[in-house]
Amino acid sequence: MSQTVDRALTILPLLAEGPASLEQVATRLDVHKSTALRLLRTLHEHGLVYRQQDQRYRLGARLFALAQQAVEALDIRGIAHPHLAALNEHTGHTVHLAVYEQGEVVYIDKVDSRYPVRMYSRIGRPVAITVAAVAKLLLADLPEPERRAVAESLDYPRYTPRSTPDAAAFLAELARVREQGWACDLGGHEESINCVAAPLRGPDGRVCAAMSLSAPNVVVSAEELLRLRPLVLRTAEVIGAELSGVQPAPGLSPAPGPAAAPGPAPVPGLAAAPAPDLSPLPAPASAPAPAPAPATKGATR
Amino acid sequence: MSQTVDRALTILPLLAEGPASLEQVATRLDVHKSTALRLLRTLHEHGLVYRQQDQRYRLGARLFALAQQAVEALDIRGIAHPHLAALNEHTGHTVHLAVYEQGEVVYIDKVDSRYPVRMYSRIGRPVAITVAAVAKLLLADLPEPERRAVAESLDYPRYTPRSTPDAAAFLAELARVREQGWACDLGGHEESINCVAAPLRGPDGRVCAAMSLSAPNVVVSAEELLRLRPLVLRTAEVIGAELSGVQPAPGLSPAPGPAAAPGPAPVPGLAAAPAPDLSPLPAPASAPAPAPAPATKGATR
DNA sequence: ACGGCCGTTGCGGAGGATGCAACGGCCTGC
DNA sequence: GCAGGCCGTTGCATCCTCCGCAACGGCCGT
Repeated sequence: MSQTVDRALTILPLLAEGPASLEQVATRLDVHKSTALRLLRTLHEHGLVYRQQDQRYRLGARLFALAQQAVEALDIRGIAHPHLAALNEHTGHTVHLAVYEQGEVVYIDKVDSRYPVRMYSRIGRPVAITVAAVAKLLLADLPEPERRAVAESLDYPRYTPRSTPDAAAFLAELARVREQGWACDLGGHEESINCVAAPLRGPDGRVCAAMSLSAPNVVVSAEELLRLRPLVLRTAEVIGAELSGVQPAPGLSPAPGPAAAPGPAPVPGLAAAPAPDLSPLPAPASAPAPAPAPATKGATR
Repeated sequence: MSQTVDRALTILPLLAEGPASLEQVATRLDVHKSTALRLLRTLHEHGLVYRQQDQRYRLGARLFALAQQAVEALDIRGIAHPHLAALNEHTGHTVHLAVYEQGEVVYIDKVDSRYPVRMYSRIGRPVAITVAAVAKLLLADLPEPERRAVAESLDYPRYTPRSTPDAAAFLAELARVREQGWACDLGGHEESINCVAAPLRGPDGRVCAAMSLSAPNVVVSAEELLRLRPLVLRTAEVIGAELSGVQPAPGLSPAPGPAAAPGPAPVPGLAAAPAPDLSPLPAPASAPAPAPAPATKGATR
């Protein structure tokens, strides 16, 4: 749209490959040296570009600072919430959002089931870390030594007969979770409650949060709940993409409906989950919904 | 220099503070809405800016990708070498550069002493990880669980009576090193050889390499060598700044000699060490050096 | 010492960016 | 339910600013 800016920005990926001289830049941009110089100067003034003593240019510190500041300013909850609400809207079940912090897993958001079922979770409170599906996902993404250290330092309360018994079992479970890219808890915390969870990956590809869908046996069987897995995974993927700041459609998005995304959106940068089939599935309550993905509607802000 | 680009780039730090609408951007840039729109569009096309469904703008994924690619393309050795050579030039002693990789610490550069002294190190070869000063620095920066895992998996050969005896002692030493921001090895590997080391921090603030100055007792005493610590720390800082792409002096740097750095270069971006005095110090062996207290300590990330 | 290379500067011209005004969708409030 | 306002978007004419050229100057290699 703007030629000058366009050229200037083209320089960045070029320099990301490695240091380059003025002339190299000018050549690859196909502009005059003086033009390239002016652009580089401007980038330099903004600290996006650094000049080595051999006069060649590299990307500058400001770029890192910006990237860092951007992730810190990321409001996971704010971005995720509409999607969580939509998922709750479609399925009717309880939706949780949790993050890992300092050895604990904490709920940071929750959309209550539309069924009259109490669940012992509260925003801001620690999760039953040894059994909760979200906890498994968050811990599974930690570097191996830390994962083991945490696993070994935990208590393993037997909430139910199906609770994780000890560190060894937990680590084995984490390995499987890491492998398959999702997690579940079938009556491990409260006898009659099951849940499926999916990871939210941030701009750096690491798991920065996890979300889950929970329901008691009396409403849906474990099998039925697990059938919703594709939906949960898909929602997590969409949120992750939005967190990273990736456009749903490269060209332009005339459609205001954001999550009604085009079927095959591979999420370029990150390692995407195996993208399982997503059959519409009747949905426990309401909305035979041919629309597989949760369509956000009620605008935010 | 270039008004258009200048305006466009001004948008980035603005958005780093948090999402902003078109009008907000236009207002803060003091330009017409349409102008801001064009700029944002261009940034958007390059992926530096992302558009949320509420139409507000955020920094985009491409920014992270660029930063990441840039650090991967970083040639630590190439950048550090001139500084290492300068340090060697000033002191006459052997200078080493090492990195941590996959449980090992490896030398990636070396500038030999101008004295006829052999040292059992070679570029590309693993370092005596339990005693070498550079190894201590590199391991000290690992996350706690990994640090412990590595420490416990090591052998602790008794090269000399002063070698680190076991994991417990090593971890204690690492904690101290982490705290003080530098490390030394006094005859822990070879009876008569001492060395002082300082960490090189990359754009992300983590220790990405470590450098050391080594000399045998026959040339300088341990005490004399330690007196050179400020110089080593300073050099490491300068290299770190250059790795991050920060300008030494905003105006311009007339001095070609890199390590003969300008006195007050605060190193804006990163948490800088308290900047100990650096008397030019005459030559290889010492300087009466009023060299005061244990200068550095904080230097936390 | 000289030639070539590369970054830098000043200048005129033209292409492109700017701001204006008008359109259109969306939400609010009456 | 309708009108009003808000905000993003578009087309266009004007003027600014960015572009390419050519010449300068420092540096290095021969």
